[in-house]
Amino acid sequence: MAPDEPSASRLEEIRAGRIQKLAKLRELGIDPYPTTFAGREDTAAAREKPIDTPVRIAGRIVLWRRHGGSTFAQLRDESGQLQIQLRRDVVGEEKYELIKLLDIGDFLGVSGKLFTTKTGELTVGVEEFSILTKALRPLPEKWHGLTDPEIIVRKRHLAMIADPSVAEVLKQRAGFVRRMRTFLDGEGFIEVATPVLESVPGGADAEPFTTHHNSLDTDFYLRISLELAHKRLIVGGLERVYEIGRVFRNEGLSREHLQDYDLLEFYWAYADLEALKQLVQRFYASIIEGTFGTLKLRYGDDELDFTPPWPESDYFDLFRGIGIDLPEYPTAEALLPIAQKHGLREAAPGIGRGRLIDMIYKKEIRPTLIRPQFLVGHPVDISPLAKREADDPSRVQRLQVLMAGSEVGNGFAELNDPLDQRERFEEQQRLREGGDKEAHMFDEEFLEALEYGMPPTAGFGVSIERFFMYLTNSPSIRDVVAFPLTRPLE
RNA sequence: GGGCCCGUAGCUCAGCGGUAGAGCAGCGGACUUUUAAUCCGAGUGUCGCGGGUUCGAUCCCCGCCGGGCCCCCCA
Repeated sequence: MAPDEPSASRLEEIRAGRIQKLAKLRELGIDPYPTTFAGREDTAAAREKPIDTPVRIAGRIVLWRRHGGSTFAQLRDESGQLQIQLRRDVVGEEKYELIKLLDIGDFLGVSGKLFTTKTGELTVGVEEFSILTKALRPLPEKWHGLTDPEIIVRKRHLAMIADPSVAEVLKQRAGFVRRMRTFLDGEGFIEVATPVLESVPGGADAEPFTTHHNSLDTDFYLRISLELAHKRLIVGGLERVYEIGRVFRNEGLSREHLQDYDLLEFYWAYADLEALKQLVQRFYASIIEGTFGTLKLRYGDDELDFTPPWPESDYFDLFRGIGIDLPEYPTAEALLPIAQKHGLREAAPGIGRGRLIDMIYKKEIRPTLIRPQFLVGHPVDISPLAKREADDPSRVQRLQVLMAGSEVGNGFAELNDPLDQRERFEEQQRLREGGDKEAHMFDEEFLEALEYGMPPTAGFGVSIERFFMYLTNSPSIRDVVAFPLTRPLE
């Protein structure tokens, strides 16, 4: 850059300097972006070898310490990092001068023998080295790293470099999901794939996203759950199915809500709620212990012990515990003043009884359910797809898994009475017409399928990110997602 | 949508009416076992954006943009 030009930003100067180094490397006949570094081992493997053993490692330079004729650096790869030492008297004057063309952030491949410095750090005494990739931008500061939450989310690659634990959570998640599959496969479930684009999104209380298909010139919704498609597969004769699939809900952002997330759902023919309870406890024990090595975890100040059998809370009992006997309020009109008394500003005439119950539950009851437990015996009003209890048609055969005041699992005996299901849809339809955007849409195709007969079936679903956030003691659900949604810049 | 807070160098942060500072990184130099290496030297900015008040605004006021936390809500 000409000296008389107005000064560019600091970043531009640094970048320009690195591009110059790049050009010098090329002048010297060195390719700054070679295709490979054959025969390398990872730094974790190299660490296991005895002193004096030749090793060959590659990684990103994350720290330099230059002392004249001797230079120390830390090379980081996915497995960890290892110190290297470059010495003028070992690599030769000419090659030693090349380090002036290297920067923190560049990738380097080295070979040499392991030794221990006098302060005890295992180090590769480099005999040969070559640049593997030149970086043009400077890395975040070595001591504090990145703290700006916006940059951490928007530039996740940078956050991962500045703090390798960001990547650790993503790797741990991979193991967690793999164990889900392993467990369900072992129980005889088969993994299925169902459509993301739907004409009628169903299976959950949520507002959908819309999109458009050009050649059909038709609007579609992005799915909000996997449920109805899976039940149609059960109608079709499959008896144990599961899917880990992305769903999309057009709702707010918060520390425990995303707009798109992975839902696990499974459906199990000829199983009842009791069988489902047993399976869910074994399933959770398997994936939690397999991933974290223990069933006793901590979220914030809360102790979470997933050792079966879990305690059970009854939905109606919990309401009695806060002085509300639900059967005494059989209609929305009767319940509305109670909801308003509990400070629910959203509670207004026209809102259905189920929604009011759910609002009171979420405000007053759910936050108190800390230790892992089942919540059972939900009112039918909030469970339009679940089978009624045989001896009390106002309640359904349902279970939710609760912990730390949050829902981390939901299952029920699936409603397979097509006429009852039709009435439930009609009720949901009325609620939608009354302005409840989250009420279920009427799905005639699903009803038709049910009319061919669905065997008794238990189903279960859990939001992987939500669950994993709590298991990893992450303050925000965004911490367990690689690239959470952000508002576009400009 | 409501309340509170934040936005200054590539990064981490000071400064808060008189036209901007430190550490790290970068640049030049010394140094052949360092550990946030050390030492010497020079440089580094649309102080988020736009208005207003003022002789003068990074600082005070208003608006906007982006972000965070809390409340509300969907898992």
